[in-house]
Amino acid sequence: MTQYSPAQVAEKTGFSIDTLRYYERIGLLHHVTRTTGGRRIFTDDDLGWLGLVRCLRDTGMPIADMLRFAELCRAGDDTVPARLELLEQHDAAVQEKIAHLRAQQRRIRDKIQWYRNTEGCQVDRSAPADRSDSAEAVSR
Amino acid sequence: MTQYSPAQVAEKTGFSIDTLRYYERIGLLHHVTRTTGGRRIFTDDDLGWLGLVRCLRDTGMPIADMLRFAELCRAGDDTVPARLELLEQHDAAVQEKIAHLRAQQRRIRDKIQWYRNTEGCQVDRSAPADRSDSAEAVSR
DNA sequence: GCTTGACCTGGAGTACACTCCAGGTGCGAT
DNA sequence: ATCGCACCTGGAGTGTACTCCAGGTCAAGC
Repeated sequence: MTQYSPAQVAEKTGFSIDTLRYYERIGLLHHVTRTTGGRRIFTDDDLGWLGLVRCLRDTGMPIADMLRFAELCRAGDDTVPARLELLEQHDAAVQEKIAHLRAQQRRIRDKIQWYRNTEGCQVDRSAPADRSDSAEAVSR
Repeated sequence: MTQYSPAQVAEKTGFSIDTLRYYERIGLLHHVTRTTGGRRIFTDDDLGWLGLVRCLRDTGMPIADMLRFAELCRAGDDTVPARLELLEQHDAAVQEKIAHLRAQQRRIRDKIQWYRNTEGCQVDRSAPADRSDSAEAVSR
């Protein structure tokens, strides 16, 4: 079974060594084995778990929830339904987040388009009877 | 021109009154007019600007960048190209964020699927010659 | 044996974006 | 006139997730 030093794990997971230590301290990383001298040795299992942690973290799951998930995992097989529920809820949250992001992105693109138009006609002050269309407002 | 009290603006924008005051303090909200008694009066322009702020904030733009954008807006029409660039960069960042989110969501769904399978066959220990397929790892 | 660089610990510090508080004021309604 | 609520200010406090530090240890290479 392959073993990894903290530096290697940092490299592979993108978490800093300090973050790895922090995760261990708060219990997000459990019983990491050590050398006789006290140095951490990570296994492929740890890498796998950290992969999931990264995934959940990057999708906005708060650490408290990841901790809860970790505890469920440690608590044995009969927590599988609870774990599933947690993940499914999170999946739904991610789905919503993506939708919201896309909606807001549309607004940003509208704004960009609006700027492109302004730029093109260099604020045509001679336009007759300016109806002060739709909106500036948004750019003060 | 319609006017709004702090409470009304909070209601319409979803920002708390404290947040509105905070935004004014740091310069994200500029020269909000006041009554003779010192109370804030918001205009439709302010609402429009706050709409953009919400949009940028919700898509993850740090306050420092929004401040920069606000300053460009105040600096006059010749900053339009700079504003455009800022928005375009942000749009690209949002695009990337969405893509990343979708990729991670796929992994979460795989994990969910993996759990559903485990659940279904209740860890079939009698399976012949388990090749220890792909991965647990990820659930410790 | 000694150097050197990666690693260790406990605890303090940081960045970001608010959020809360105490003590005081403005103003519409009774 | 006075009540009461929304609002004001400056400043301190909060939550989240790290990140940094001092002072010490381990172990591979010369």
